[in-house]
Amino acid sequence: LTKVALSPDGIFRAALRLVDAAGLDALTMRRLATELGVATMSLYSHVPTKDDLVVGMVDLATREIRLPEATAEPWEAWKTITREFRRVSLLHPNLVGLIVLRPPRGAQGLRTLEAALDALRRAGIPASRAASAYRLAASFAIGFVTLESRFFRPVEPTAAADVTPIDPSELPRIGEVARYLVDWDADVEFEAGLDAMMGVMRGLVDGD
Amino acid sequence: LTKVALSPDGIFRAALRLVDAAGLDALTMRRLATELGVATMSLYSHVPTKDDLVVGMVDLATREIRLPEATAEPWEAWKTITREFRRVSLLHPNLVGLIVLRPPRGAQGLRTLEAALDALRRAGIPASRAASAYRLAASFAIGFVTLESRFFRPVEPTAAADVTPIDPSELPRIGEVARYLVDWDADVEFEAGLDAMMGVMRGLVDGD
DNA sequence: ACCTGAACACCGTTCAAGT
DNA sequence: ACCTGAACACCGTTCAAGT
Repeated sequence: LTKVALSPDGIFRAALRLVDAAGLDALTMRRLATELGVATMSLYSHVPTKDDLVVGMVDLATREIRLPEATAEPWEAWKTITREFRRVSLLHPNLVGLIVLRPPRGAQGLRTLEAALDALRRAGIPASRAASAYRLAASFAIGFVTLESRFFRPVEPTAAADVTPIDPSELPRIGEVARYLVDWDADVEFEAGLDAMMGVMRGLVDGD
Repeated sequence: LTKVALSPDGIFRAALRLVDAAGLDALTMRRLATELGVATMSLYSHVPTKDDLVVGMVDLATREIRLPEATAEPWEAWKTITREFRRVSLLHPNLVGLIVLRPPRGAQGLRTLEAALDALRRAGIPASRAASAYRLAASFAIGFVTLESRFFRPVEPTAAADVTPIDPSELPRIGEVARYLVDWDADVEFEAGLDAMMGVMRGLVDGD
């Protein structure tokens, strides 16, 4: 239906649109080809396999991350990178699983890692501890986005497998905080988390 | 080949074994049935759909999480829960994506959430802030395990899609800390992360 | 109630043929 | 070089038939 000249990037873009609209399961070579108004096998002139298609699609999505100037104040630079990671991830909630599980091996992933390490190093964290600091901060960012993305995806029907439902009276703590589990401000908590992680990482600066 | 009386739990167990050994993609109704020495359709006498099979398999895996006594010292209880989450997740690296992306709606998931909230509440965090504290700590745990699980899964071949390889000289920071990115002690960093999160959460206690 | 084989509507991908 | 339809080896699942 879109009917433009085929190209890897155009195919990745269409795949991304399809996954955003209908979920990862909806991405099939046949359906994507139909969406593009071409024969299924035409896609293989531009993309070697479906796995490569998925990788290319994820790369396209993450390429939207905008990195800060190399001269930006270090902690603010690190925050910007982390905010951008969250922003772009949540533009494509159905891709979050793929994004967080894949090591950053593409060009954009490496550049993002480089920028994050540069910020931490410029902030005064020695090389011997920068990787640890990065992993701590990245753990928070990845986990937060993963948690948050659950709210952006449809609730699956409860499995028939879980046959022994639990009595709510056995879950008093959940009852006590239920409203705070459902209603919460993700933006505020993410910023609070950024500040908390920064506080921890500041303890790793220099001659500590 | 195993050939025991079929049951939902037996099927979940076999599915888990298959996924651990050969990856998520290897889990097909046909292959699982072959593994169990029965006809494909026999599985459907015990499991309504493949999606339910996957949910049941994940539940079986997470049911191995051992929760602390309700009387344990609160911060230690919270650490125990988080350590158990990590331990059990990494027993099944191929399931990590499913575990972290699925909200805890099964009985075991709810009991784990209850135990974590109970620990934080007993540690003195008021109900109005316990959910936020939980999400902060859970973000760290989920993100850390996600990061770590990357090291347990096979490296996919680099996509042909990523055609513009990057010049290593553009990545001086990565070069600088490369050995610390490759060689690191996950146990030590996880414990350090637990302590860091505990420090942050202590700031949320009571009349703050 | 549990198990089975055939069949149906899908997949990704190979191949030979076209332009 | 790019596109195509037929075909192959798979999927999950429905159905009718067995015990």
